[in-house]
Amino acid sequence: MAKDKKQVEQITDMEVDFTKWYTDVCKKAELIDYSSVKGLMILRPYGYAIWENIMGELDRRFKATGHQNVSMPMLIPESLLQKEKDHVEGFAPECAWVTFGGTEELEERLCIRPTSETLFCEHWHNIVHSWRDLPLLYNQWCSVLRWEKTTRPFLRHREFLWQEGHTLHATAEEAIAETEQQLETYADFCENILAMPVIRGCKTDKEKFAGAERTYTIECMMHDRKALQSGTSHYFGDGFCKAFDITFADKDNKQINPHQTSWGVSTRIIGGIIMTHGDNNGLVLPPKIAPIQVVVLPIAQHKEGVIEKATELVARLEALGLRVKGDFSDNSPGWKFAEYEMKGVPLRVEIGPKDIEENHCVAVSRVSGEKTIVSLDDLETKIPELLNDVQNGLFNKAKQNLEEHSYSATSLDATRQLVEENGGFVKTMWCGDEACEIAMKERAGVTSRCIPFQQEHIGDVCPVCGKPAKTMVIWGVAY
RNA sequence: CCGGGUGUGGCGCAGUUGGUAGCGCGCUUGACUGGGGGUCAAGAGGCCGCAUGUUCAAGUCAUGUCACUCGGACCA
Repeated sequence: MAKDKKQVEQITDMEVDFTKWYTDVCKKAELIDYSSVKGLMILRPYGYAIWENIMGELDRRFKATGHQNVSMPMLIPESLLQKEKDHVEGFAPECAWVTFGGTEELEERLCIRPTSETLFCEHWHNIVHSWRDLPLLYNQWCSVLRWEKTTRPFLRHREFLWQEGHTLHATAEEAIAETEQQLETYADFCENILAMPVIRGCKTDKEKFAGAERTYTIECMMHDRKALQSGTSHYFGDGFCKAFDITFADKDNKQINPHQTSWGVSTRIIGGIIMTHGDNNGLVLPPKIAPIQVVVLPIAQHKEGVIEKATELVARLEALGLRVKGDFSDNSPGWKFAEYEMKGVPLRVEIGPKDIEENHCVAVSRVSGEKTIVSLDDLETKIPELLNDVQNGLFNKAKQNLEEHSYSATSLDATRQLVEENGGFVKTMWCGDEACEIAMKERAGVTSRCIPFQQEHIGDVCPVCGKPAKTMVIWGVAY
């Protein structure tokens, strides 16, 4: 088999048109479909199965760190939304409103939640009284609505699924620790489950969340070398609590405003998985998140004993706790090969009469296309090993992409040139002045992705204004 | 939100000066096949995105609208 031969004709090559490739994958892998309202998407069973696995992994981690799930209302009265000034300014332009109940116009219009900080705050105002009530570690899985102008599958929906964690703490230190802990949860999840290497850091004031005092982010590099913010956590200080009059009596019986955080990951990250690991044959899924980890394909299944043997393989692999599918439909083997490649199944196991005779099967990696003859006696040890190879291979490939396309620069012109020629991330020093950040956007075409935790010393001055530099910033073109 | 493009069976497309819709793939049934998208045969499936208008007559012309898409602006 020619490994680099293109086998799936329906998908546009990513080198030809990356955007088209991306939407082709979303549709042909049956992840998503359009509905009749712009930006409101249908997550098909296979796409939703990926989200279910993401939810499972994250939810387990949240609960392990003491968080509880809740369900808040979907509608926010306008007066409630307006209590925190920066927040409403940030979100008002993209709110959708409910103005009628039945046939009667409402006295106060209701916003369909774009995020739920205000709802949590209103509730907390009622239930928080004492230092004994803190901390409150809440999370909810829900959908939110933001009236975006440009929409794209997974990357920018108007309605999207996410989790939003909201917590309340007695002290700033504790809240900041929570914010950092949750970012680390996201980073660990991205790297170890989704095989997506991340850069951890803070957003600049210009890029931070509306109403937040500090916004943390993990940034990933996509195959086209653009940046995708894959998870974010916010430290709010006590700003919302003051606006919503949330106070508690501390041990000295003083009334104090608590400190607040929020953090979220959305279905957007599925777009990240697609653009990090996918190739010209379609989707490629890391085994740890794949709805189907191994597909077992019988060859010449009408021949005696083939279906029985294949069924047995499915059962043996399932007994290992793997997510396995046997495809016994009457499509041709070639059709099935292409189908499961398009859907990104990490490992394919072929079993036919010749294999049965020789007591082995053939395992084929989705990433390398490499065929491995596996003795049926070694099935239980060999298949998990091969899956592990795929998982690690994907991470290393993505890491290589990130490292090969990360540059340093000491001038604005050099930054522009690097990004124009190669895309990717450029590290420079920065004075901290928003004017210089805007200049980078206008003259080099990049926005600040983050101020990474891992700082490097690239120079002493800001490349834009020449004043003394405060920090190193990573710049890039973002989704 | 501004500018360009596109909406015709499930998917991809054709449809001339307006005259009552066609092709490929897929789908259904059967047989033969089966280690990279098989072969043959017989079938089913369409208010031409939606609305209004012009006309004896609209997929085709006009206006509006909705969606998709590519740029740009906007966006945690």
